[in-house]
Amino acid sequence: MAIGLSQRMDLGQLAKTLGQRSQTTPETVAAVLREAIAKGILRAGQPLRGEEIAQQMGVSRIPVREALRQLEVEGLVHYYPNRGAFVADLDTEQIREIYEIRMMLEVGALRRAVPRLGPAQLQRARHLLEATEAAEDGGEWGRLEVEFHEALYALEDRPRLARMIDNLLNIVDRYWHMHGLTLKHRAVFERDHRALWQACHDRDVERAVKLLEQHLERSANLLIGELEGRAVK
Amino acid sequence: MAIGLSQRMDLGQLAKTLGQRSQTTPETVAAVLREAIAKGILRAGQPLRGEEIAQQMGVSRIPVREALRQLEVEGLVHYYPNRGAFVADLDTEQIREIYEIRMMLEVGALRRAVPRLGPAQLQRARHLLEATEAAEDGGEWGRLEVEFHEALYALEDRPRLARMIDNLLNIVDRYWHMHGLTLKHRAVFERDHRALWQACHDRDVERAVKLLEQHLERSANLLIGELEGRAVK
DNA sequence: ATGTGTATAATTGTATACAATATCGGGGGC
DNA sequence: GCCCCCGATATTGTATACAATTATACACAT
Repeated sequence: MAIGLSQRMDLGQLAKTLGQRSQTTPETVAAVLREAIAKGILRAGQPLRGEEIAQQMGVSRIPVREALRQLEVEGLVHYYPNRGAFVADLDTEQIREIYEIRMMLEVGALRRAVPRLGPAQLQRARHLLEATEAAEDGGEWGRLEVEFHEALYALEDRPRLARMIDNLLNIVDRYWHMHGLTLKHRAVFERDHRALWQACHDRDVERAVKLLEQHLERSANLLIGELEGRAVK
Repeated sequence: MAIGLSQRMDLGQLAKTLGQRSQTTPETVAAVLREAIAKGILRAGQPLRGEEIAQQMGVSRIPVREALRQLEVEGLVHYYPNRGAFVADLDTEQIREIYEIRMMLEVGALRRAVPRLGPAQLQRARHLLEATEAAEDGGEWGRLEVEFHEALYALEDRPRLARMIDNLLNIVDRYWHMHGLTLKHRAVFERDHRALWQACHDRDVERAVKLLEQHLERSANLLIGELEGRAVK
C-alpha cells in the first residue's frame, strides 16, 4: 500500500483555494505542491507519487509530471530517474549556500532600491512591519515578513530578480515552519526589521545594507543552529 | 504547413552528440534545445512546436512538453497557455536586469573565491585565458570565456550558485552569438580578463571585484548598444 | 476595401494504455 | 545466521488517442 502522502493532507481543498488564478493545470498542481512543501505538510525526503497526487487533484499523471519537473528546476523537489520525485531534503551546507545567495541578491536589490523608495512604499513597508508584529501564528508571520522585505526591495521593475528571491525563500521556508522557529525568534527579527526600516527611511544605503547582511547572517546561523542542535536528520 | 523550425537545423544530430551523458529523455531534449537556443539556431520569438521537435528527436510529445516546461522555468522559453512555447525574446531592459543579477552573483562568488584560490586553480584559469585568446570562432571563444570566469569563481562546493550563474549566461549567450559580437569585441574583453586574472593572482579581492564589475558593466553596455543600434527585432 | 462571422485546419492539453524499471519479499545456497 | 538471486508488485516513462482551444481562410455584409 502506498504511504507517500499522509491522510491529513487534502490537496483537493488547497487546489480550490489557490487554483483559480493560475490558469493551466500543471501550474495549479505546482502551486499546490509548492504551498504544501513550504508549509511543511509534505515533509523533506518524502516521496511524491504521481498517481496519488493525480487522484487527489482529480487529474491524470501527465500534468502532475510537468508540475514536478518544474518544482525540480526550482529546487523544491529532487528527481531520481525511474524512481520518482522526492521533497528536497537539504543539509545544512545547502542551507548555508542558499543564505549566501540570498544575501547577494537581496543586498543587491536593497542597494538599488533604497535611493528610489518613495513615501508610499516606505509607508507600505511600515504597515507590513506592524502587521508582522501583530501576527498570531507562524504562517501569517512568515508571509508578512516576506512581504515586508520585498516591499523594501522595490522589485516591481525587476521581475526576474523578484522570482529568484521568492524561489529561494520558498525553499528554506519549511525549515522555519518545522518547529515553530519563526515565532520562537520573532523578537530578534522584529528588532532587525525596525532598524532596517529606519535606515531605509533615512536613505542610508550603507547602513541598511549592513543591517540586512547582519539580519540574514543571524537568520542563517539561528536556523542552522536549531537544525544541528536538534540533529534533524 | 508548419514552418516552425528551419530546415537547416538538425536536432537529431545535436541529440546524438549531446544526448549520451544526460540520462532521461526530457533532460536530453532540454539539453538539445538549450544548445540550439544558445547558439542562435532557434531564433528569438520562434515558436517551438511540440510535434515537430518530437519527430526530429524521435520521441513523443510528452517528454518534449516536460523539456519545454523546464526551459520555461529557466527563462529560455516563454509559454502561452494553449498557444505553446516560443523562444524567449528579451528586450534590452530584461537584458539589463540579467546583467545586474549576474553582477550580484558573480561578484559574490568571486569575493568568496579569491582568498581560497589555490595555485592549481589559478594555473587552470591562466590556461583557459590563453586558450580563449587563441580561439578561432565565436562559439569556442564564448565557451572558453565562460570556463575561465567559472574557474575563478571556484564553485565546486556551491552547486546551486554555479547553476544559477550558468543559467543566466545561457540566456544572454545567443545575443552575443547573433552578429558575431564576441569576436568583434574580443580585444577589450581579453584585456579585462588579463587584469582580472592578475588581481586574483595577487589575492587583491577588492581590485578583482572592481575589475569584474567594470567588465560586466562594459559587457552589458556593449551588448545593449549593439542591439539598440541595429534595431534588432 | 474593411470588418465580421463561420467552417476548417492546426496545435495544444490530457486521459488512457502499455512498456520499462525499480522495489520488495521469500526461497535457496553457503 | 547472512547473502544473493529471482519472481511478484508497484511505480515510473512514454506512445497513442482524443478533447479542447486557437489560428487560418474564405464568404459575406457593410
